[in-house]
Amino acid sequence: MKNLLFDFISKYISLTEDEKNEILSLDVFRSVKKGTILLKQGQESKDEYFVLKGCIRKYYIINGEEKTTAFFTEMEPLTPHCAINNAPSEYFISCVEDTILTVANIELGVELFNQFPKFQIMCRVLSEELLAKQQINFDEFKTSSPEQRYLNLLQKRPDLIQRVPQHQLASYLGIKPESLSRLRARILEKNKG
Amino acid sequence: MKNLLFDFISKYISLTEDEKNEILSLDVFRSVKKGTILLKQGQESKDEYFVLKGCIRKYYIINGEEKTTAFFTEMEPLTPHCAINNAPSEYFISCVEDTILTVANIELGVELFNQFPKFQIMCRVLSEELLAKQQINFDEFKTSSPEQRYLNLLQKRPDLIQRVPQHQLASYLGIKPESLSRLRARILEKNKG
DNA sequence: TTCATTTCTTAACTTTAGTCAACAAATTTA
DNA sequence: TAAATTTGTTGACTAAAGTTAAGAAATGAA
Repeated sequence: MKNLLFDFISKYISLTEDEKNEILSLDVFRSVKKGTILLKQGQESKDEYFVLKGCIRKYYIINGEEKTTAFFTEMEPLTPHCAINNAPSEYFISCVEDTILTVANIELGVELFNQFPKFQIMCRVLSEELLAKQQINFDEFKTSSPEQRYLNLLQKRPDLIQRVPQHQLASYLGIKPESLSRLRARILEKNKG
Repeated sequence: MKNLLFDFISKYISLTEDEKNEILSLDVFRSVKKGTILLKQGQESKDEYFVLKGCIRKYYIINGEEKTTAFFTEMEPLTPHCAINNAPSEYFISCVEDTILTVANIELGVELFNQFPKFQIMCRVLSEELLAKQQINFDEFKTSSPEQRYLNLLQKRPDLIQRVPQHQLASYLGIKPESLSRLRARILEKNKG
């Protein structure tokens, strides 16, 4: 697990052994069971997550209905909104599978920045990248139909379709579970006829 | 215009006079006429923008149709995807109104980081904030209907509805211009009956 | 294994968005 | 100002998503 983390970091900055040890001393690795809720709506938390293995999901409960809006899998970081704006969380985060992740307090991060300025660089570059990626994703979502979005997902993250329940995928695609079911039947029909 | 920029920056870091002068020496202020295209699809550019006054819009041309996916108004920064990933731009950026903005080369930014590490801090905090905001926006988009999205926009950015042509707003809301027109008529009807 | 629960599909029906076309209104520009 | 272009509305029709309900299939727990 250490290596997964350090390989990821090495894409942005190079670390000395001392720096690696410093990170390890923070004891950030966590192993969590499928179904575990990491963050609840209304809760205040300063924790940031980085998925090493497994899958976590972000969801809202709106009028009693679960609305899943994001999944985070291997090598994806997640800084919840509430950790940044000091307000109660608008959403839940839970584990879709047994998951190994790092959990780090955001304030701890600030200390690290003071001690090792290169972490600051990594975090800047990383969030700029994530922001740009996120914008492209959003653009694709806006400019395509539910069916196109599903086909697109099939291309880009075929693993997700396997590992995640369909009714959760539905709201991720911005539609109802029944619609996703029909849309899939429609596609199969097309590929047959 | 200087003051608008420095007021914005002061929300993140405090600048000495020397630092302010350093920024001014970069000569980043631009005044652009309505309709000007700042970035074209296919073009490679390292420029980042920050809108001081006016409005710029990001759009794709897909099957000959313009698809507007974002607007940037007063005090909003935009780093195009192409400036980060060294690839030709997927989209256009043009001015919806006569606009005053700063244009800065992303490589120039890196130099500034070396000279004044606090800029690095500002950029990290800023992109983390933007990313979190963007995610919330995306979540709202996914979990609501076109009508709700329009009403939501009416609440949150009533100015946009005034200053931007409706057919551009339509794709921003993920629908066709005719649908936006009907949806608006529907809402008016409801508020009457 | 059996029962309970969760997840997925299907059907009938309603509502809304997409498409195409015509035209009205507003804006630009010659 | 007049003509041309852009922008917005409306109508008729098609296609797809939302809603409600029933039941089948898969999964998890006792």
